[in-house]
Amino acid sequence: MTTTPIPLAERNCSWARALDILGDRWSLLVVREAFGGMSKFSEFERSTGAAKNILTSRLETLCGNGILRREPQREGSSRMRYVLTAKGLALFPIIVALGQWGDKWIFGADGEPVQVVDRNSGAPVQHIAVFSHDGRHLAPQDVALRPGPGASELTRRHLDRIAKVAAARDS
Amino acid sequence: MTTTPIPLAERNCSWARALDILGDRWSLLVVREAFGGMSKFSEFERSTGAAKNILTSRLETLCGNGILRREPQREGSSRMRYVLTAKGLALFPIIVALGQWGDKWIFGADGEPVQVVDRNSGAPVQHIAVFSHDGRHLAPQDVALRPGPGASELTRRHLDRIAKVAAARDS
DNA sequence: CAGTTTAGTTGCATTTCAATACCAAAATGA
DNA sequence: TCATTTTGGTATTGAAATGCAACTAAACTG
Repeated sequence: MTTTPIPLAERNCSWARALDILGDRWSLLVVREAFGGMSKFSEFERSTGAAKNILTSRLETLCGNGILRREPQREGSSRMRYVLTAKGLALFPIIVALGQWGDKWIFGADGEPVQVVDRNSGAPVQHIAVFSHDGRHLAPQDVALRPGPGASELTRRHLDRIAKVAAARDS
Repeated sequence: MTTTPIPLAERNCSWARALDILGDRWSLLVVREAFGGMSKFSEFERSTGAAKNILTSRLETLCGNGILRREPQREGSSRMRYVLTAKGLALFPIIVALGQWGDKWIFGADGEPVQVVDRNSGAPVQHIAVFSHDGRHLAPQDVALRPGPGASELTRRHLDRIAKVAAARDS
């Protein structure tokens, strides 16, 4: 029996689809710099340190996937700038969470190179966490995966397998 | 003047360091499956769809970076299993946030293949967001980046550049 | 104890990455 | 105005990562 490996880009799975777009060394770094206000090619080049051709390719796919919008720097100019769309801005919690994870687990307490702070008060933002609908803090073992409204038959089977493995482990 | 492009793995930047480890198509997918309870090589192979050699390589770097722990499936066995460490478990909010982003922005409202729910109540978890220390919801423009205790001179200069660009834009 | 599954390894073709060189249009300066 | 520099990329090329398929030794199964 040969299993058919569906490409990430065609899977009925948010994680696979997101990683097909963002899963590489540079894309999220570019997005992070965009949150920092960078918008010109040269700004991204300097701040990320990516090679020009890589940067070109990343900016293309980020634009192609609606995360950045490409527009003239000044009206009529052929120089472009790249700005976050609503879809791109929605990556904000992921970017912050990724930074916090690196702060804590790579650099360690009090070794973090950069702090994300509330611009208003100057205080660091809260550590990003998962909360239940009624505001309780949830740990990994407190959640489960359920088929959603768009679940395909394959997705359902996959979730069943997960549930089975989990049940076997907990028994 | 030639700029020296420092490798991601050596940068004084949590995002660069995190992406050097996790920034590829498969690593976070493997971690997601680990959260789902997968632990054996074959389980990861089936659930992620990654090729064996790729999977071997990913499991190695995830173990090497302390995100997974490799241990015998049963004592004395040479069959290994891969379990999330504390460092790996700390990726939980990132995994949930990434899934929510894909749900909303790739599949759209009511099209999400999978829901992350509170195991207890069955209700979907809250949408992950950034909060100030006093509990206010923060948007991208409400935060700033500040040098932390571990900031290098280069990092400080980089942050200065960001601040300058932001100031220029806001003026 | 024969057959199957598991957990990989190896080899090879293809694809992607990344460094460098190059270039045209735009901005800058004398 | 005209030369120079900067900007925003392309093109070329070698190196590295990816992915497919075949192979294998140990472990499990009946």
